[in-house]
Amino acid sequence: MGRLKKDDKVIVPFQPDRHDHGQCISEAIAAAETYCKKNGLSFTPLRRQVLELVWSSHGPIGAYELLDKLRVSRGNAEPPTVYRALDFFIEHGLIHRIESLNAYVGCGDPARRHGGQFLICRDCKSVAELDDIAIARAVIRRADALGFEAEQQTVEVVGRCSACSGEIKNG
Amino acid sequence: MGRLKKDDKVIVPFQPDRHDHGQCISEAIAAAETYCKKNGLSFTPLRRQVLELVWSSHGPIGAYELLDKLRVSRGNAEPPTVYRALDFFIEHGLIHRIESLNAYVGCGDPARRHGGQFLICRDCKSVAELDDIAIARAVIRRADALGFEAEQQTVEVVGRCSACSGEIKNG
DNA sequence: GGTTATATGATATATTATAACTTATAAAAA
DNA sequence: TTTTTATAAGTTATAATATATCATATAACC
Ligand SMILES: [Zn+2]
Ligand SMILES: [Zn+2]
Ligand SMILES: [Zn+2]
Ligand SMILES: [Zn+2]
Repeated sequence: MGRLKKDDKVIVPFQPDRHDHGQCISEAIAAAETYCKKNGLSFTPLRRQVLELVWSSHGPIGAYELLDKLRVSRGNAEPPTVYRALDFFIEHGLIHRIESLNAYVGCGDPARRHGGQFLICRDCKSVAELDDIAIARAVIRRADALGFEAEQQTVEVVGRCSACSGEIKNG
Repeated sequence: MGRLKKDDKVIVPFQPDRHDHGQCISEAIAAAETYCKKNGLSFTPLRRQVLELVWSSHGPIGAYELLDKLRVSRGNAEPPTVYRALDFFIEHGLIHRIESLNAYVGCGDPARRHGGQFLICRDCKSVAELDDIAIARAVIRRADALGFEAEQQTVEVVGRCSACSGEIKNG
């Protein structure tokens, strides 16, 4: 394994086993609320609820799975309800869409605008969000060399997380 | 604009305006046929036809658009026909799927296994495939630092190509 | 030739996402 | 404080993308 350098952040790590996830959610919601207030965005009860549901899974969640959960309290919810909330949050950087999974995750660092960088474990399906400046810069540098103005970049890496590759090695 | 270095390749460039596209297609098909022969894969007439249709668009094409084209000569074709062919080629690196577009493009360099790296112009919808080792290495280095075995990486960059950003600048 | 594996045909259905119109609520203007 | 305007949410319908399953054909192998 290589070494981590400063400037390299893991926004949402693998294996969120023993953290206080209730607190984790409420912090994320509070951060989102603050962010919306600062930016004049309306953080409605519906949006709050959708964001809570996204965070409560603490991993990628599909729109229709989200819809099912939403219906527990809002029996009448329909697809546009959830898609609108998702679009709103994606537009403002509070949720990322993982293209290769058709799924959504809460962003752990919405204040700092960035493209999504994800490590997706093909075995345990866990997902880690990165915010690796070296990767982002390599992309921008290359685009720039071609006269391409990069506005939004997405990096999705499929492989095996340390826990899952360890299991085989050890097992 | 930055400078290109050796090792940096643009596999499929923007603006394939004045190239002999008939030849471009037939070269790609010939390369695919050779590749399949070498690797004991059966390059059936149906698969050939699907690959030709993918290349003939010289850009990303959707599965159902492909199906429509296929039906010109195979009136009975159904979705699984085209998805199977696409899956076959994707599995063997001859076609890439662009996740953010739900679309497919022929790979310009199947012999060298690589993840897809795409610059997608939001205005003219053209797509350039890169094979930038610096980007790929930055991804692998970071994954490695986290004990993540990267197996497949996808990079999709949305922005504006030089032609489209030039149009605005020039008026 | 008989067996096995692979590929394709054909039908049905699952999954993901959006269009379009209506009603409710909030913000701004008069 | 009414009126107006903009934004958000409810509702119905449908579009777009992808897969499951079973039947048939073709190719590879023995
Ligand atoms: Zn948590
Ligand atoms: Zn993020
Ligand atoms: Zn794992
Ligand atoms: Zn390629």
